[in-house]
Amino acid sequence: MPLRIFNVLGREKQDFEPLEPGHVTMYVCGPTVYDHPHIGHAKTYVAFDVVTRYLRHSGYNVLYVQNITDVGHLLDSGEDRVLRKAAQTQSKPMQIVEMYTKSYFDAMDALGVRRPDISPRASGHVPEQIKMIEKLLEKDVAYVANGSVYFDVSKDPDYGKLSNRRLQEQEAGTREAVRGEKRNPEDFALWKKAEPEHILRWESPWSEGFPGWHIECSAMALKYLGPTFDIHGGGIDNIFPHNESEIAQSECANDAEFARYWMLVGSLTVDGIKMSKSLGNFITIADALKRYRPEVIRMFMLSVHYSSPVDYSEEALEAAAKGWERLYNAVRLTRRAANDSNESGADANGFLERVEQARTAFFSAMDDDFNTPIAIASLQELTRDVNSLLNSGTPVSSAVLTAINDTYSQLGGDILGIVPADEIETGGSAQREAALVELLIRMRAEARANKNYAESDRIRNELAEAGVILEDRADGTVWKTE
RNA sequence: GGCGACGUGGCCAAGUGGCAAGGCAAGGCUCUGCAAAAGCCUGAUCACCAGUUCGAAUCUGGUCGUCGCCUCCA
Repeated sequence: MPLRIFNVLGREKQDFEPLEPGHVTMYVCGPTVYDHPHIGHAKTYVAFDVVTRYLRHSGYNVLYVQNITDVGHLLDSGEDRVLRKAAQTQSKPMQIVEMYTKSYFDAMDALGVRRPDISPRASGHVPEQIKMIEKLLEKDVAYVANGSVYFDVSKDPDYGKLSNRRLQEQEAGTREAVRGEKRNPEDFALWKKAEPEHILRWESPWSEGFPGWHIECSAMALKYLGPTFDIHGGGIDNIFPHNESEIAQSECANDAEFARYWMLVGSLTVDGIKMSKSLGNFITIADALKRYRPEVIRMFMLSVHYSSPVDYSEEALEAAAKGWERLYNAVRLTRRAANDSNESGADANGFLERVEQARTAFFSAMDDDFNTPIAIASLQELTRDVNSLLNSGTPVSSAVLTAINDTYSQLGGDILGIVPADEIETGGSAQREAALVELLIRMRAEARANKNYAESDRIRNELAEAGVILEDRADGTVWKTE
């Protein structure tokens, strides 16, 4: 079954056929680095992390570009976001950029989001942007006004095709100061002449100034992926005007189709309302990671289809954590059994077929527009049967245990990033800890054998207070840390 | 006002014509010295109304409600 993707451009699910067989070129709008990344960023970039992981797992050679916006992204007051932060903190704009770029990558690394292949910065690609603006002027779809350059949307009959907006229907929501310069209220800036106090500025044929927000993505996508590429991703909130304008600029400048498949991620709300600083419900990724494991945060975000909105709340995260623990408990039991098992021989339980069934369900879910909720459900159903198998007391061959573990590690780990790698802790302190816990377990076993339950319960309780959980199983006592 | 999404068991959430996945929570049970973990069982006719159809949560029209975007936002 081929991979199918819901293409926002045209609003239909389509078979995915990359331009070049076996290769996928993908561009995702990255963050503007003027503050710490929040859990809304996490939802978008976890989604595309899974997309790239799955594409690669499916055999595609993926080139993934995600920009860093460090210039030109203005507030509605007309101030540059980065410059305002710099002024507030009395630092250089590029200090701000460095600091929050690092914060962004730190957060993504912590969430297990793999780095894009190329992370170009807007400020490092001003010449490319100027060149593209010149092309648009040559083609007469842009015009110069008072040192600034605007895209003339009335020259582009396709303008609105992604977001389904008709120009006549748009209200003029433009800032007063620039309204007079524009031919149409909907025209957007390609280049802005810098006010004297604006210190992020570059020479251009039109004025000393800075590029508009939309042109960076067009210019960098062209530079690294060519005029036409396969997948363009981002958050749904940027569909207009940002994504729409990217299409207009690129297709007019390059005389070629821009992105062939548009994948836009649903927004995240907190307790039912949109996150914002003023409402005090702004949750950074670092905040969330203080409370929940990265795998839990990922599982929470992947338990809803990427295109749907999701609401972040304490209860929802707790529920995700519980669900994740059940899954991971089974993974741990499997790995422990696999390490201990010396059962060779055939698949006496007929379980290999069950594992294969889960894999098939998982892959067909992922092939259907990356349906992670169903993919996760396939792992949870497998988990129920794995638990039954491991608790049944019947011997399980190491071939079966290996197949189960491989499935968890590959589907849950490599693709979804919700199952930690099977790492044997080799650090000295970890080994000492293990030895001490094992000693206490043996002491407790003795007490239990002597029916000294007061003593055995005391050991268990005190270990629990220290964060070590004991569970008695038919074949012995196992332990885990909280 | 325009564009778009959505309304499925207590909560979250899959499901675009043919007996309503999965998770969390709840109750009962099994296993266990107890606990934990785990498993089993119990529960929805899919906002409402009217159509199309042999048959609809799924298609059409309408009503009510929620949300996003239209101005900065992943």
